[in-house]
Amino acid sequence: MNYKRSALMQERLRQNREAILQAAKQLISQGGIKDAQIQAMADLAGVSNGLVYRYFDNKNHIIIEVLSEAIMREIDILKQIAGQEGPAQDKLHKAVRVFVKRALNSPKLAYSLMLEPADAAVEEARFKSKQIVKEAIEHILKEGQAQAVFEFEDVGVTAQCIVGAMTFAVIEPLSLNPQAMNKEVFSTQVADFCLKAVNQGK
Amino acid sequence: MNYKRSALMQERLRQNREAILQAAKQLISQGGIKDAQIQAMADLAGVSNGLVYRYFDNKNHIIIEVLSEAIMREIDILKQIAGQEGPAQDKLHKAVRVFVKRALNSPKLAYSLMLEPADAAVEEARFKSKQIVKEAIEHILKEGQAQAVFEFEDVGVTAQCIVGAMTFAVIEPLSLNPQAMNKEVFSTQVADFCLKAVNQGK
Amino acid sequence: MNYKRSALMQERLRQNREAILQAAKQLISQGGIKDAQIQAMADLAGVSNGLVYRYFDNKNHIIIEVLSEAIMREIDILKQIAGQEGPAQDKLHKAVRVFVKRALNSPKLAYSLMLEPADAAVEEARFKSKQIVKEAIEHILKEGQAQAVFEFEDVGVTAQCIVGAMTFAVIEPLSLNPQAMNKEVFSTQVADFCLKAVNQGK
Amino acid sequence: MNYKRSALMQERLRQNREAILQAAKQLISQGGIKDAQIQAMADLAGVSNGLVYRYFDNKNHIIIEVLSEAIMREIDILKQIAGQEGPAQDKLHKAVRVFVKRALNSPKLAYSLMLEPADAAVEEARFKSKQIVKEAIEHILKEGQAQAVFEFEDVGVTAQCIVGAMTFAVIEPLSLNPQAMNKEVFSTQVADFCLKAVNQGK
DNA sequence: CATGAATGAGAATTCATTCAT
DNA sequence: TATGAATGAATTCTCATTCAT
Repeated sequence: MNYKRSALMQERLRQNREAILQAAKQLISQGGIKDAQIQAMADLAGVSNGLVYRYFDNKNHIIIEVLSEAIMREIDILKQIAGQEGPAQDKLHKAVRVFVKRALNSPKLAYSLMLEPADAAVEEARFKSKQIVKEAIEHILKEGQAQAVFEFEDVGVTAQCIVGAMTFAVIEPLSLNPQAMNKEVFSTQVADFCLKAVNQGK
Repeated sequence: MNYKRSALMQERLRQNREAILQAAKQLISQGGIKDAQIQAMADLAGVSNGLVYRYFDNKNHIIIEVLSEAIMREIDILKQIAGQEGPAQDKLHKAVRVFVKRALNSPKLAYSLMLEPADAAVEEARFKSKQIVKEAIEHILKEGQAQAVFEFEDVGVTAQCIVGAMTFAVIEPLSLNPQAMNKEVFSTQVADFCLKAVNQGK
Repeated sequence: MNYKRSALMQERLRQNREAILQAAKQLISQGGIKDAQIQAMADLAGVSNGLVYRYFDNKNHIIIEVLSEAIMREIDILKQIAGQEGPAQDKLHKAVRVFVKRALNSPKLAYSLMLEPADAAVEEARFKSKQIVKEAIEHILKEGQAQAVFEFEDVGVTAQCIVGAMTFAVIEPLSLNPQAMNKEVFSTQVADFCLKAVNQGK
Repeated sequence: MNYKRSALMQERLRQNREAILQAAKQLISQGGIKDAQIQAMADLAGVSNGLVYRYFDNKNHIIIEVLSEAIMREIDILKQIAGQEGPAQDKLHKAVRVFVKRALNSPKLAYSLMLEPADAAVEEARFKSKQIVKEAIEHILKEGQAQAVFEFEDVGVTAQCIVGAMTFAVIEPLSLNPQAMNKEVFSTQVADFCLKAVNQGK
């Protein structure tokens, strides 16, 4: 009997935790990290602010978990693309295209993910995530290099430039009217740019 | 006699104003806009907090002036490069290389310049600056296109990718040990990347 | 069980809110609106300054609530007197007398109520209250005019003079020793003055 | 030679002092005591803020002097009216009428003169002035009483009511559109009110 | 005497975090 | 576990007053 309540309890706990994270994610997506305040999260999650501290040590931990989770999904997708069969060119193009297109759907989150300043603890956690993104790109680049379809100097720098181009391409339109842009076309153009930058000149 | 005191005073005023701006710049360079607080500026400049308000209407004005001044110097350099004689390829390469190399000297400032969120007033001032950077790149791109040495789809998107690559290249190493990197080599590689991305395939 | 805690809590909340309002009222009564500062209110109410903002959006709202509540009680009394049976003369006399006598008990509050300058938001709220006081007097005046027991030129100007006399009569002794005055006699004399000023000369 | 410079100097001092007072008066007339700030006064007077402290110990002293001077002029006028030949009724009517009409020309100053809260020092000084106004009215009242044309209970209370009516009549329209009012008619009506309140019923 | 730069004590408001219930 | 009331440090900006020149 007790174990049953415990199981229910645990489920409830899990739900609360999840709700808080969802709330934080939504707030970040809408207004950036600065708008992800404890009270707002709690309200949105339908719990008290005090309860938040049962599930997380402090605000940073929430932010970190939200950002990590979000970036992990993108990393999974990138890795999946990188792991597919086919020529490296196609993979790189697709990787960039998909990343940009997806990011354009919640650019503020993308911004927070990649760039919004936060204190040291958040920064450190984020760094690792970004490294993994970069590594996924590096993986494709090396493959292309081995297949002699890519040509570049330093794989790290090149990957960084690509990540920069694809990130910045998403961030910048924040200031502009996002509706005015054809996401399909835009993301393809960014991918074209990146691909050309590493393609083997025949 | 009065003119003399006035001259000394004016010099002192100029120094105070400059000291406050320098303090703000230093704080931004170290910790970003969020660390540029009035009291901290005043302390660093060796003046009282109240005095800051004799020289600037409010905090935003200080931030804006620091960022504007910093970005203006970069813009001047970019424009000067864009206006030089010579092939567009050389210009683009040099523009990216110089921008990256310079930015690597105070990457946090570069970050604040290009990306750190701030309130509306600051954001607006910054937006214009970023547009000018982009336009300088666009100018070179169009020139190269006219000379049939560059090849790309959309000049706006392409410029944005280049700015993204060169900005991100600077930002990212923030987390790493900046000393560990050969700035000359690094900036050249970023420039190579960008150039290759737009070069006319023969 | 939960409802019990909730009930206790609600009572506590009500007490806090009330304590803050009381503190504000006391501070206004002693030193006017200018002395009703958040920290002072909080100290007097025995809470932290931050807590004040859980109960009120901002300082103005507190001031407005204190003044509104105070004036509303007076207005109610005036209206009740105005609505009673009997000759207009008696009503006017009683209205003035009661208002003055009551106000003499906390003249500084009366002053803040009627005259102390405050920012626009407070002023607006107060303006309406004062209008209502004037209207209550006007109502009695018109009634007396209809009954041909009052005689005056302009009902608005006359009401204003009466409100002026009864307000000023309260304000002015502020500087004097309030104990030295027989409130009963004083308020009656003020009422006599006002009544005589509008009575129909037979 | 020295005495000559001294004379010039003294004249200059006098002018500065006067200019500061004038500036303070203007600022009070426009925005009340709260807008009479040292820097604003100095600017308007064409002197430095530091110089203000050569002529006055502190801000209060300036305010006090401005208000005293302003009220003194009104007192002089009231006294002059009170000292004229003729029936007391005419004097009282004229006193009230003139006071109100004059005050309507700079109601904000009148308000500051009579009612705007200020700290203790200002308050005390103002109290005396107001007493004198009241005494001037009292003087007329007593005269009328002696001539058996006035009839009232307590001369002090009555004078206070009259001063209240005539002050409040000026203050209140502050909130309304002052242009919309015929000053001549209005001030006459207020005077009529006051006169009727003390006139001997035949 | 004159200047105006410099000081610094407030005052309102916000928000992460704690704690009594 | 859950609540949400309570705390208080931090931050921007103002303005009377002082002081070096």
